[in-house]
Amino acid sequence: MKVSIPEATVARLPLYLRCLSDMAHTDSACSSEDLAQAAGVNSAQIRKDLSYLGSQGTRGVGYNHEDLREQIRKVLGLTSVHPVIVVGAGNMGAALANYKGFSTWSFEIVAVLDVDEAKIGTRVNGLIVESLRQLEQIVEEKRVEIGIIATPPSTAQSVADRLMASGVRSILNLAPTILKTDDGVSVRRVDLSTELGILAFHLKHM
Amino acid sequence: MKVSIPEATVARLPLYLRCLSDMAHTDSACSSEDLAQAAGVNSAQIRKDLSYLGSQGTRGVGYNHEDLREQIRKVLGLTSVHPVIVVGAGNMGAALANYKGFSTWSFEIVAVLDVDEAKIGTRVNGLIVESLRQLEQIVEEKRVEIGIIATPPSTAQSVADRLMASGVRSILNLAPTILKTDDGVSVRRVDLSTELGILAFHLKHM
DNA sequence: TAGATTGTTAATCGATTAACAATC
DNA sequence: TAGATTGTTAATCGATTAACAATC
Repeated sequence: MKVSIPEATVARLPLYLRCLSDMAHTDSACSSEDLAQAAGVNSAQIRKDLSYLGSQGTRGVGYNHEDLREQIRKVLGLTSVHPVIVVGAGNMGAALANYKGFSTWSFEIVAVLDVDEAKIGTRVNGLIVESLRQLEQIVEEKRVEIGIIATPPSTAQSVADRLMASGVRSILNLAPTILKTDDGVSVRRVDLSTELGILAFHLKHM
Repeated sequence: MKVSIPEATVARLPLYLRCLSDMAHTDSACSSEDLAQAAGVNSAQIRKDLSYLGSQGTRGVGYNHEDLREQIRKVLGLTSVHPVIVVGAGNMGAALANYKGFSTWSFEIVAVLDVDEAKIGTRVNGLIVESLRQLEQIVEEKRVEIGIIATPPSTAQSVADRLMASGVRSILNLAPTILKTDDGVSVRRVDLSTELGILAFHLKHM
């Protein structure tokens, strides 16, 4: 690890990238204030965050739109394709497999797995659903880097264990469970009922 | 607003609630250390967070499992049912409508809307997909408190505007866009490609 | 009483932001 | 040069956690 970027900054970089794409029609120069507006954060925050990437801006002018996007992509590691496996071909799994956004961000879903015999063999967005039994084999053959867990909570941990044992170092957990994971494995948890819980709190207290 | 609970604490309360449910089989006493293990956070954090709820524990013993769950539910406002509307009946919208977890957390999906004539009238988890044109009427009739936006990014802002104009104060945005929202409206954004972007960074830098 | 665990303090850590010199 | 905007400092703010007295 050469540069050390604070976690909070890393979490905002994808947001900036998205905002820059939405602004693509504008001028090639983009000020920290422009980006701040679009992203809904403080402009000092933007400048500080971008300074971690090795400063790119031109005083009095702003940041070059294209260069900045490229720089963020590079730092996030979106310049090479990342093979992704989706475990669980339920509604959520299908939603993921059909989500066009991934490919433009250079994530490629290489397989969708399920335990359910009735689902195996059916097609989800051009991919044939394969048996969960094939997990290890597929991870190896396709050099899977990221595993998305979209199973019921009861099987999430065992899937995570198998992914980790196969060498997967990054997991996106959509099942409403807290996974026990090995050191060095990054996990992101997305739990819609947690989000709704937070909204419910605000309903009451605002 | 009587008590002021830090945002970071609020965001952890749903997690604690989930962990307590998973631990339901255990003793009625639950120490901050037990909960810390389950939730993957520091035990001092747990005690501090719980102290905001008005302290509940018994020194030397721990927290009463049931009382604690009830207390968290109350603070989050999960003691009454919250009517939720889902806009967008694509894969993501369908995944939401089918998600059983909501009801146990006292969120009730009262309608699923879409613009697509082909989808209107079809059934998603017992609910008939209705026309987006009905949004205002349904929000009023069903006293909708929370709107979930699961549309393509291009229509997300206009849906948000209409929800806010109809009096909806809480929005969960699943579309990959940054919404401009009025003061006093709480928005939670869930963006899977952002999550993957963060994971990609860790792949490179760990 | 002895052992355990809370509730709270105070120290630490990290993240945000106002302010401004540097400079295009 | 005058105007604009960066890059960075230093102040502020909020969140985390070790430590321990209180007390069951």
